[in-house]
Amino acid sequence: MNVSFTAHIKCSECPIRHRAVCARCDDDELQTLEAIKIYRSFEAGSPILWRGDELKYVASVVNGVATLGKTMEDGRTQMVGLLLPSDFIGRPGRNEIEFDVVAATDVTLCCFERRPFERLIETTPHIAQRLMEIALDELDAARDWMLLLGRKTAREKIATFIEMLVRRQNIQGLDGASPDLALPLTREEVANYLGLTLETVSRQLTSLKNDGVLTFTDRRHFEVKDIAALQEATGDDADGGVIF
Amino acid sequence: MNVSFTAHIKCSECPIRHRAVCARCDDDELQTLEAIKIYRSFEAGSPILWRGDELKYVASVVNGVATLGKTMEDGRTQMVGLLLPSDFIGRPGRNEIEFDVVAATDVTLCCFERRPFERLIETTPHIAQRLMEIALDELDAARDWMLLLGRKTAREKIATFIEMLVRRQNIQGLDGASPDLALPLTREEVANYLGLTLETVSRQLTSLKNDGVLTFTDRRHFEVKDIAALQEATGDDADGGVIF
DNA sequence: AGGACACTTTGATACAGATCAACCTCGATG
DNA sequence: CATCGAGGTTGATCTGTATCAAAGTGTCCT
Repeated sequence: MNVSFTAHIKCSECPIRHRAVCARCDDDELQTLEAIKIYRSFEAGSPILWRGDELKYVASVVNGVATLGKTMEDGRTQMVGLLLPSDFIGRPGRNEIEFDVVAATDVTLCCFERRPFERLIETTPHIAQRLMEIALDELDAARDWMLLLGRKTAREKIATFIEMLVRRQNIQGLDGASPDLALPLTREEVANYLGLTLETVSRQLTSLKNDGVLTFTDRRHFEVKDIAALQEATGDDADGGVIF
Repeated sequence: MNVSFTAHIKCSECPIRHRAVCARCDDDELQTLEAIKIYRSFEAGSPILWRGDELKYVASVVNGVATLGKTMEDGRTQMVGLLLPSDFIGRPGRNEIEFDVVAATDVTLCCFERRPFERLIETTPHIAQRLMEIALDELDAARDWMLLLGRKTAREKIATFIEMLVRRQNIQGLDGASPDLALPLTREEVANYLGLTLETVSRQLTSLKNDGVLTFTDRRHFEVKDIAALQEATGDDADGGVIF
């Protein structure tokens, strides 16, 4: 089965408590959220929402990785976002979703029915404020990605992508030296994210490997051997844009 | 002189009153805004904010067109947004701006000092709610643009851009048949927006002209002769994504 | 264990759009 | 009103990445 419901976890013990849409809520407000939330899990590869679907729920990613994409009539596709834990799915104030959301790995979501959630936005400023912050952060990220898509070379795209994975996975806990990182996407999905073909992705990864920047432990796991060289290859200036 | 201050206009008579960040505010709330706002004008071509500048003000575009762009070390640039009247500039909760903002035409802004504005966000839910809506709308637009940058051909990019101009300028007032539209950007700026070179932009515009889709009345003004063909050329499906 | 299938790599070739270069257009300026 | 310069067009050529094609790798299933 692709979708399943999952045991209720208390908000206060939730791993994304301090980064998700609920981050600013106090205990009372959490109680209210607690009452309308429900966990759902999706298997790797299964669709979560399809473009044009009615948007019954909005949700936070609790764990796993989902992709947000658009498809053209003739089948060309472009990924427009990578949803990692604490990222938000859905659009209060809109009935349909405009994107395809797919589970890239096994994913657990914390879902809220949209209507009650919209009412909460009206009555709970902490939620609107946090959602505003999240939206503004994603907007910045989307704009960085526009620079990547519009102007970067294939090698720069790959390097930027890897560098982003390093940064975001380091934040998720285990800091320090960054050995053995997970690549949560196939070559084809990476290509969709970067506006390339899967062959080009493969060639550029091989090239980074040959240049001693990366090593692969298996297809889905790699180590960065030379972070400075990786940074250099992104084309960004030293402390490139993203304030962390 | 490049920058000038402009006579105060009452919010209640402001042309963007119902679309800008103040859209949801009631009369009392407008009073508060009125007290901290100030109009500033910029000549076509002059910079409004430079990447890394301290973000003293946030602002709404009252009239004119500004561009939002990123520049790489080696000079490659990508425009990441086109700011038309009612669009919002700045990021509450951040000290520096990450982008270059430039006046493409003469521009008037309605500026609020950032600190007092941030306090207003805390105390005036209508502003946080509206800013959330604006951010989410821009996020959708940014994601549409990611599809364009990552996957569309040069012709599709140009057609999509023109179609967006038609749509947005029709909303700004004079509806009906859409004769004589303004092209607020140079070929080079269009190229920066679409991830192309100026030569390619020029060739594609010529090609659309030869195909009877457009005619130019002068370099900065054109008419769409065949909207259906334009739509077709965008590569989007009939009612492509953007609602209304 | 063997086969099938999904994913990946590698190679050969094609092409859209970049780059380099020359010329055109037109409004501003002395 | 001649000149100048920014912006625009058009042409020739080059190149990075797509496309087409084939073969390699690992994992799941029977």
